[in-house]
Amino acid sequence: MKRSAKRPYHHGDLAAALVDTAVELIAERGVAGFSMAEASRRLGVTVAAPYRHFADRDALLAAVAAKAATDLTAAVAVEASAVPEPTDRIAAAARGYVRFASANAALFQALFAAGLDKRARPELEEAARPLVEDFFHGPATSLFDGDEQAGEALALAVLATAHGHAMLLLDGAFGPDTDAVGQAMARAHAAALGLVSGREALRSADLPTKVAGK
Amino acid sequence: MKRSAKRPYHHGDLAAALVDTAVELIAERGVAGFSMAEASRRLGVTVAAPYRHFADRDALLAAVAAKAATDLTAAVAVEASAVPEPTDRIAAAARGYVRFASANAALFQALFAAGLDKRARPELEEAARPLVEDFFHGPATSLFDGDEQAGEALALAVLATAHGHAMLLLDGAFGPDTDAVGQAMARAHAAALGLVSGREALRSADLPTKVAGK
DNA sequence: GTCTATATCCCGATAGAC
DNA sequence: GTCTATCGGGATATAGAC
Repeated sequence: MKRSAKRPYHHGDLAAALVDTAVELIAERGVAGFSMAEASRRLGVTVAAPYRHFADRDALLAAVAAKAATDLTAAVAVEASAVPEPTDRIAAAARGYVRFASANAALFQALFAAGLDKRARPELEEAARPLVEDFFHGPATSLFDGDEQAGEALALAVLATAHGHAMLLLDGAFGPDTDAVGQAMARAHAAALGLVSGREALRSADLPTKVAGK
Repeated sequence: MKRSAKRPYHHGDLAAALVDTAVELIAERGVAGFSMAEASRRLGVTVAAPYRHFADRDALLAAVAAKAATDLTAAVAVEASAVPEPTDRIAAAARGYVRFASANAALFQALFAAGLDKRARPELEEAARPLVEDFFHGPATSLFDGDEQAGEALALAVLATAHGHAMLLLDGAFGPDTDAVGQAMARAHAAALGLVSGREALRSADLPTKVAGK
């Protein structure tokens, strides 16, 4: 796995190369095991070079998280965009969400387990908006005949369910079986269908209203 | 849970004190910001002392995670054990799960965001077994008239849903509103009710059989 | 069981040359 | 935009005294 043999980056796109290498490192050692120094070493540049492109370690991690958000959106789109029927669409999105988390664990962890302050990085939420709108909120709202608030409740419920399955899968809660991934995807899919089927419980739920004080 | 005395630890229970201090540190700086050195400093012992009680940093973190598992179980019990009706019981458990995650974020993160290898620490799963059995698997199975496999599917779906809501809440996905906690709890509760209501979608789903709880 | 002392290592980040 | 050189800091973990 030597990369030092050739030097494709010295006069190339170091910023992008750093993001790629960060993903590699996170995959190998986890988010905590990632460091600017090690990434520099792998790319054959000195430890000072990355700071021309990223203000600090967190900035590079945020760039990785941003890539994760767009890649996740694209992956779910591949799985669900061809499915027009709302119930199947949102269920396919849930399954695709879990699939991406497993197939791109490093990216997923950069987005959700890097300890990044999302409130300070609204661009991440922005990057994930099409995902939420097109594959969760949209179908959910049409399942409620256009009721926006009920649709949002269902969308968030399915999203949280997919997220929970993804996190538990990465945590090993589905066991060491080789098909733990397939199992988690099937369970997330079925749970989404169940939520759709029982969606009336979400419509009437008295949730704290969206905005009270501003 | 007292730390009143000035120096209760020098000849007291350093192991337990280290766990408490680790929780404090994680609450203040996150899991990544926790170190044996800083914990030692706070307790007024030298950096060598903790190694008489924990083999390494990960061992101390695992002890914190174990406490988290038992505390989580106890907290859910407080919220759901008095509720006999299966549907309300499992929904109360989901809500209690989210409440605990918010009220004890440091413990929850030690359990789920510390990067501990769960497969290498089966005692954590063991500690959470009563939680899964009594408040998820039990009621879910009775909702399926004793069908164990269908019950497990519903239990895992509700558990994953609660987990997803908890993780998203800690990630700030429910916004900076002061009642984000109450909202997340209400949503998890409603989603659990929805899953119960639409549980037929889970019974028929062809899922691989074996599963590890939690 | 705790302390003193220390070995060893790695990291983030910067200044200034080229 | 990258390199050289480096500062300053903090971490894990161990050896041996008490």
